[in-house]
Amino acid sequence: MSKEITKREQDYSQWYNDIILKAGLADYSAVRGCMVIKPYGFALWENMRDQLDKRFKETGHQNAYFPLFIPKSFLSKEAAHVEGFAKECAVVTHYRLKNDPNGGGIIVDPDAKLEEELIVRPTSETIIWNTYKTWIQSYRDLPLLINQWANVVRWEMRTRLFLRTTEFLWQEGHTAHATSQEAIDETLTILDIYAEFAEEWMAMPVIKGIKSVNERFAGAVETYSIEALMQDGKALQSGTSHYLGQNFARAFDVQFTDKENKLDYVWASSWGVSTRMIGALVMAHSDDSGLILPPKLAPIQVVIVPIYKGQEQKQMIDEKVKLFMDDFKALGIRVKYDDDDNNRPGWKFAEYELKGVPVRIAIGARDMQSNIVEIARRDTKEKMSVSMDGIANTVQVLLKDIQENIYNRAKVFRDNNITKTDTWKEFEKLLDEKGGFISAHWDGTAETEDKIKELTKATIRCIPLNNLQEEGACIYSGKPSKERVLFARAY
RNA sequence: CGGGGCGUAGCGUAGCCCGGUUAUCGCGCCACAUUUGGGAUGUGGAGGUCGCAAGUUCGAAUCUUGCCGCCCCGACCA
Repeated sequence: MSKEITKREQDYSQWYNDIILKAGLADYSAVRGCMVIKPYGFALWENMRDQLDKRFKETGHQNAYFPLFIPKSFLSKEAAHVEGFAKECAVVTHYRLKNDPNGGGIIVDPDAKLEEELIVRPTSETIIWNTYKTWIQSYRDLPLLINQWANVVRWEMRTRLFLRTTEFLWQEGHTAHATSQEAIDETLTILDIYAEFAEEWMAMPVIKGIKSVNERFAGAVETYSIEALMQDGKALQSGTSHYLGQNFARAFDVQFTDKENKLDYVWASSWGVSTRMIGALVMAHSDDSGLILPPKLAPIQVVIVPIYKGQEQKQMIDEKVKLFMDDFKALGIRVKYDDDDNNRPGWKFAEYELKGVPVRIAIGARDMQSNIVEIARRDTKEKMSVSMDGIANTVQVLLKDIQENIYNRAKVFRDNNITKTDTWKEFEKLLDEKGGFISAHWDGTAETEDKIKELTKATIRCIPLNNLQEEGACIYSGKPSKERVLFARAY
């Protein structure tokens, strides 16, 4: 990669970090690689969580909770799984501290060594499948559709706010089924929920697809993902849904008796999305003034800023706003009245732009006579004067429009950044100069994918579902190919 | 773990190359006043082991050595 690209990446990284810090989503923490999610960021996460949780429940899933610690031996029961995660596990070896007899504070008590080390879960397949063994005997126990909201730890070498932190919050679903087809259907049902959530709630267009073998989840038969495109032209895997076949059932000996009284291993899926989606949101929509949040997820959808001279005017405005607030709340709109006297209006305008609040209403003394307020929308920064009558309804329509607009904007950007190419030279050039997804033929081998990654840093993001079948030649090896796949540099 | 950059008040920084009074400036903070339609203004005030340690020197933010930490890039990865 050239210096310029490195520089561009660096600038983009700093822009990204800046927005997160200034918008008050998160902070760096005392623990390297970990992150403090601040109340505003967490409120955003809660909104995401609530919507996903609702959809999971609508599709028959239940929440449960499994331990944070996994006995080391569990991890090694599924060969591919342990290989995938072994390099990034935090390990608990002792259970006690004591005062250093040689002085100098507190030390790990060498006598308190655990007989078997505990792994801090990087994902919960193993502990959950160990449990499922005791829950499943008959086809009557199936399907088992469980989800858990939890934190996991993956000791990555390099971290990045929200996108890759040592500890992160996520949801992980783990299901067991009587047939292979049922498990595949489940995997795809969830993929659809993720895609629908990304597009309708996050206003972020995604491509559903199948992962290549190289990118497959450790222990899965097939991995599906939703892939989004960020504003710097890099792809972001925003959610994964895995068809596990009978891999974990075999590893943990989970068998059931079917209707014909035959014993078989159960079929499984697992799937998850994480706080990484907040990172996706930041990179998909923000501009130089800060965050732009989709109205459906914004913790604050509307902020009202009073403009006044003296307490008398303030009181008049307060009274009027009180009426507005009731109207907004009646429509289920999340509204905040910022009448904090410590900051001036201009300061507040800038602050809520940073925070990505979709709609801002400024109301001043002179508006009281004219019955008109100024509304500003965050996505276009456009301002308009509207009547106070039916303001809540006006804003409701506007919120909907903003939601659509930022989706469309992101979609136009995404679509303009999917480029087809059939020559290697152009492939390299596109990656360096334009970025985005590159639709190209691939011979289907892991060797070619590895080689392409080595040469360009681009990986196969996915083989899109319902992909058009067309004859072609592999961009790198020239060998025959039946379909195009999507390459990109990725987070 | 490799490459690059950096560490001076809560935040951002100047000074360092070329050692020398009381360490610069902006934001923020406190008090009062005037202000309030796009990050207010004035006056006064508080705030510092110059990342840590050792060394050189009459004298170190500045030079030397070691260590620690952070950010960016790479390997790893959701």
